[in-house]
Amino acid sequence: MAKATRMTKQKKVILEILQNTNCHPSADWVYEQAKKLVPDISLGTVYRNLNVLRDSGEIIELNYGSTYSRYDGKPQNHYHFYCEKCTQLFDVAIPVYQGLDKMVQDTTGYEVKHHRMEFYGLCNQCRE
Amino acid sequence: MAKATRMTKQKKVILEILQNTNCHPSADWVYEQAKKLVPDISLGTVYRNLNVLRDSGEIIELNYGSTYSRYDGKPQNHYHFYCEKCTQLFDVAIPVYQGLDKMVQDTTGYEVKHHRMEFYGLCNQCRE
DNA sequence: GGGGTGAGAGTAACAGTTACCGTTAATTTA
DNA sequence: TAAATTAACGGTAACTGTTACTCTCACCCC
Repeated sequence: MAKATRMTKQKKVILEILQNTNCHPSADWVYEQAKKLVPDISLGTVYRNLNVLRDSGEIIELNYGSTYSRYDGKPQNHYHFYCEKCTQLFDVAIPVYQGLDKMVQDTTGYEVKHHRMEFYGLCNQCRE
Repeated sequence: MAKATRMTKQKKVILEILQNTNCHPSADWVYEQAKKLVPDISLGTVYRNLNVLRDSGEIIELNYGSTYSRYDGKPQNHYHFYCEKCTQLFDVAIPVYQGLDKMVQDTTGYEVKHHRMEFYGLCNQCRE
């Protein structure tokens, strides 16, 4: 049987913060926001719950583009754009190429479960 | 004028190690290999040169899929497959989708310079 | 209410990476 | 080719993001 997991106040707050933001925040940013709602929350708790939520598929961890992980409250696969100047992450509104996994599986013989794609360049504000 | 940059024995060794391997090693693995050729090389020197070579476009830094960076001596863009069991990285021999950057640029308005794609799943050895 | 236990707070430890500083050696100039 | 210049070196300490530890708390079922 699956391990029991409780929905604590802290975990709920962390999940809601991620679901209600369009940015792709770091653990530290989540911690700062969570402190406003649960003043004595611990940074360790934030990290623990981010990992728990990631393992249960409720959020996505984005660990590329910089030295720290960012988190995304939308668990559906989608692509991202990383601005090389301001280091912000943006969602890219193009459809996920569903057939790609099977194509790579047929080419390589590996069992392909999913893929990720990121685009790099300059965002609108940083273009000039 | 561009800053002068020297081709030292250490830098040369690091670049050759990366160009002559098919794996996608960590800085530490490169360090171990380099020590065989330059016994008193320092880990700091390995990191410094990996960053220099990455900045000059001679190698690629792959900073996703685990807690440490891996390096790839082939600077041409290509896709990678990450085995979620044995944590090895493999090259994927499908052509890079060149038109994608332009398509995303037209969709988003961002200036797209390049993209990366990684596939996740199980490699041949880990499938059974 | 009492016993069991998953999760919390607080903090120490850890890993990968970077920065510092005195020294060495690659390159330039003569 | 020898001297001068200075980027890069080796060795090490520090830094950063993350995880682990320990003790305590709060929830749940009877």
